[in-house]
Amino acid sequence: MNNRPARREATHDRIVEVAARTLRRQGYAGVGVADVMKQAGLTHGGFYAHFESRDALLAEAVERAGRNGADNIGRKVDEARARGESPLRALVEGYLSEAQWKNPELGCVVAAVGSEMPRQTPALQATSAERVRQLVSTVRRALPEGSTKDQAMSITATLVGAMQLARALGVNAQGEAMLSAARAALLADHETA
Amino acid sequence: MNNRPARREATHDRIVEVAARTLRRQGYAGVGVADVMKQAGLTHGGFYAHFESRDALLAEAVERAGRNGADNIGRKVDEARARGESPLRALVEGYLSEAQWKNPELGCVVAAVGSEMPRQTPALQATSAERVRQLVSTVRRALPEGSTKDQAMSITATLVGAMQLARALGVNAQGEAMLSAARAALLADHETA
DNA sequence: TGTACATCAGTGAACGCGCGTTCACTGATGTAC
DNA sequence: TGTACATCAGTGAACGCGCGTTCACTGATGTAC
Repeated sequence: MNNRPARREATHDRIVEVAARTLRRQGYAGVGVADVMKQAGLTHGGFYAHFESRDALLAEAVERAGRNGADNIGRKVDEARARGESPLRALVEGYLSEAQWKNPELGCVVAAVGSEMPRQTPALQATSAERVRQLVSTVRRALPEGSTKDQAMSITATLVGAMQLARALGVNAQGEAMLSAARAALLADHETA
Repeated sequence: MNNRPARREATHDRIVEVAARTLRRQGYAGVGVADVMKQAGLTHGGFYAHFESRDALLAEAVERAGRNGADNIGRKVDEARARGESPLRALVEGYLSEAQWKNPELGCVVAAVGSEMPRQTPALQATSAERVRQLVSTVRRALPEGSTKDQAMSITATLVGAMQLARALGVNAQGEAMLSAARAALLADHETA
């Protein structure tokens, strides 16, 4: 049996996964070919057997990071709904959690690199914009039926902005205050107890 | 009369101003010593007569960009208040305007480079965090008396997030929709007509 | 089942380029007398 | 008021380093017979 394609694919996958985490921790500019390959347990020379260029890796990394993050949140929302709990609360508390605040490499790629998106190559901009649309649609799925896309967009903006500002303020009381202020505002609006 | 100190200071100022615009258009990594000096009409060799390092320039640029942006918005808010109009409306419409959307180099530095702030050197992080606090306090000044700091923080998050997502979505109908959704949400909350 | 050959994922040295930084020098501007 | 000298903002060549990219090669894995 020929294992070569599978092994090759597994290696490719490992590189993309490393890049997807590095992207969220260090930004686009922080994703270096040699560094990513090393973290994946390889030497940098083999890189171009897997990707046409560094930009091609970045495109795959953005998509992977987006799926990782959205899956994560989407799952929490679905679980809450299944348990009869508020999906919006699950979204807000999941997205603005301490874990995501302190570990950007495991969180939402839009919050992690949002301000850098407009400065990438056109192809990367398109891939990145798609992640934004996908985040909005994940948020929308957590809202009560009949909610508008506009509501989903403004809630998404608050989530992304709050996480970013909390990180910019630092892992301290100020960042914490930003997170809890945003949580309170988002949950107060839609509370119809 | 000795004009040398004044001339020197004017040059320094010009370099910082160029850097403050470049920072907002291209991000931290986009601010290159040679490029900034060239835009300021100088050669790169003289740079270190003005700044100890590239990082020192970045620190001044963040501060300058922050003041430029905040002054801009703060002035609009004050003018609206003086005319008896809603300061909050002036804030929201000023911050989320088409002009700021399309010209990041003239807008808010927090929206322009927010996601890169946590990745800078400690000194730059501190300077950047200060800009966030200052933005929150500018927002707070636009709110009705008795408003809490938490309200100011969540509104700031929405403003920053919406501008960033609008830019990430592109200068097109999608970006426009993001801006107007956020405008509507922010103004609806506080409308007590 | 065993042997010779072909394939190809991964290696590691080398390259070229951009960029931050350094430094000896220049020439215009101000000072001393 | 004019001349010689000192100062210093700005010049431009050169450096070292990091990083994306290339390429000849290796050695393990699979195929043919």
